Amino acid sequence: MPELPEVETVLRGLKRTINGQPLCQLDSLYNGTVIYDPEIVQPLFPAHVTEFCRRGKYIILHLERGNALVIHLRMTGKLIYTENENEDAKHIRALLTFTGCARIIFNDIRTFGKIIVTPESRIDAYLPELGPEPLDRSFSYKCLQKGFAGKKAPVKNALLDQSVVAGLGNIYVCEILYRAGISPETSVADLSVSQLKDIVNHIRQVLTEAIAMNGTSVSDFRQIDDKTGQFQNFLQVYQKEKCPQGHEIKRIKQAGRSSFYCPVCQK
DNA sequence: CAATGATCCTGTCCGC
DNA sequence: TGCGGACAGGATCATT
Repeated sequence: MPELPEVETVLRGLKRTINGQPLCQLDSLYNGTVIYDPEIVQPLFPAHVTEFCRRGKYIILHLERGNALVIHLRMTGKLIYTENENEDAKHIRALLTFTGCARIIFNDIRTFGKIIVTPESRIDAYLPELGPEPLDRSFSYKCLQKGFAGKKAPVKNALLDQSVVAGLGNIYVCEILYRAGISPETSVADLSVSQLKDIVNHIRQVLTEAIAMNGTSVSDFRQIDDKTGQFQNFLQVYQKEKCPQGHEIKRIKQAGRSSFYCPVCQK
């Protein structure tokens, strides 16, 4: 499930792979995957990618003449570079063709992923309310204080809320809370300032380490070259039986999602 | 307004 | 062997 580190990995792969070639075609192979804003600047193609950006879990590719692609992989979306057709043709939802025949396949088993073509001026209309970028220098415990204000939800659920902080998903929140020694069931109303600071530090650490490892592949995630990431080898609680201290990991449901935590290490 | 639940969708896994 | 059901979960929408 692509979260911030996986999206960042894909973005870097795209930049490296596209390497200055203009986008000359975008094909939709599944109804609803590609969405066109009515006010696109014409002509759309061919267009160089002028900027490669990420906001939370969204990839934003700025195109010449003021258009942009807003891409969300959701759960099973993959962007894979290929020079030949074949591979897993069953789940190809869209094709991005660059000159020189380089193709990026948008493969998405569960079809929740989207590619939105829009004028840059209207990008915000396609993004939900997103909190701060956790890897920005300005991200601090004060951001969490602000995001948690007036809430009583369990810290696990609150950190999954993209309007509080952008880019975290189920796997990394479990890992962050383990490292911070905080139970996922703790109400955000009960967190001390020092706990908020711990959470912030561990968010930074975990995301930075995961990006360095090219993301986590627990099921579908792949890099642009179809290779897995490596951070799954460093998970401490997610889908684990025992924590690094040897204690039994507990699995509970919170807001419909599995939380993995160590009842001994996390209070 | 906060919080929860259903929804979208398909592949995988488990029990019978 | 196959079938039904639970599960995976990011984001949105509807409901409490």
